[in-house]
Amino acid sequence: MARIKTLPHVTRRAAILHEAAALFREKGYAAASMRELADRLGVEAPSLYNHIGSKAELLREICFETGHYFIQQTEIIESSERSPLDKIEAIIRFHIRQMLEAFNVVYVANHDWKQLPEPHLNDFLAIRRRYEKSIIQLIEAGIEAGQLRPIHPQVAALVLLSAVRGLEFWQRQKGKIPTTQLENDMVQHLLHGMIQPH
Amino acid sequence: MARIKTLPHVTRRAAILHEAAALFREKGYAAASMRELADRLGVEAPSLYNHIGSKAELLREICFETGHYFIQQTEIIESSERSPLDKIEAIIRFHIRQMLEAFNVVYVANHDWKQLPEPHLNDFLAIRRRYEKSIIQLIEAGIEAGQLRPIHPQVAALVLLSAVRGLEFWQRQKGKIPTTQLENDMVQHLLHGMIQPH
DNA sequence: TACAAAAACTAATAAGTGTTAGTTTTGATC
DNA sequence: GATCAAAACTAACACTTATTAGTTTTTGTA
Repeated sequence: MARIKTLPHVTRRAAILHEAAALFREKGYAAASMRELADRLGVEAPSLYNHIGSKAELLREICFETGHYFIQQTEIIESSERSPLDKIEAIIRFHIRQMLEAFNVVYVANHDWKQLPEPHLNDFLAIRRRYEKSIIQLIEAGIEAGQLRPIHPQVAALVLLSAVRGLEFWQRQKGKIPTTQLENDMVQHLLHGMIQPH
Repeated sequence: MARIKTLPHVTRRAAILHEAAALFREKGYAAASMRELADRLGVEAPSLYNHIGSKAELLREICFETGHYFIQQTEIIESSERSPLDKIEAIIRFHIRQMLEAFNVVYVANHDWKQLPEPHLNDFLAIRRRYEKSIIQLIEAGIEAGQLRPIHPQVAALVLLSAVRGLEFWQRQKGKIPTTQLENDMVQHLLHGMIQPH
């Protein structure tokens, strides 16, 4: 009858959420069972329900906490006094760091949002559309300011967001390249391309 | 007792695989049930087993058929007589077209390979690693030939592959932009970046 | 029209799912 | 050491899952 271990000032609920993010990331939300989650916390499955409402609640919390944080941080960047290009670069860098530092939750939010029950699914999609729209507007501003080539903003936004999201495959080689270099290389590629100018 | 409808010269097995790819793409492999798959084919679940071996077999076939096709096509491009840069561009274009034309299967292979039972999981990962490696080598060749800036090949490969994979989010706006323009814009961005030269 | 193969059906199984109810143990505070 | 809430436990439920067995229907061919 061991208790769920937590550090001081960390609620058991938070510990469950933390482990859930790791498990969902490894197996996928639908394929992960509450029994396995409990097992990894050294506890029986029903014990979890002293701290959480349901399995779906875990997913919901992971998705929305992540989504809101992304919205919040990009709004800070957007409202700063910098050129559109500088803002885009800042967002890319923020995105990359999140992908490396908050890997599990970002991965789950990106992968398993489809399993959200309504009306949360719709809410989540609204957040994501809003996020994408703000990036698109930033690109449009950059084009108008003459900083960016007149590319299709939606396509460019897709390339940016997808490329950084692809860092979910980076985990295995994490450490092979220093984080700052990885960040610089990606920014360089996404902004200047890979072709040698002449 | 309606039969599974197929076009002439299309086996029922192929029809099941086709619908399975669509269902798995919509719901995710783990969250999709054989009963629902059967339902969409106008049939009871056990009837499927006259044509297939198991649910896992469906996933396996989707993943490996897709994987092998990608390997095969890139090998054709690689062994052609063109510059490294031209080959990279050709691979990007192939990738984009596949993403749009074989959406369901590519999506499922990208998303649900984790659910493959061993030893197939390992086999699939081997295929993917081999694929990535060939792209990395192409980038290295492009750098050596002076066509590409001396960027980190692994990072560049990640950007390329992730960006095109991101087209899975393009489906909703499919049709808004002609396919060829989408292709050109993405290639332009990935090769030349988005910054206005001066 | 009869026959045989193909492909559907119904019924059932064993295993696994999230979750609830009720009970016991733990651990901090007096 | 007694008390009481927090948090664990066991047992069980109601469902859903993929799949098998055995049977009936359908379909194409002779």
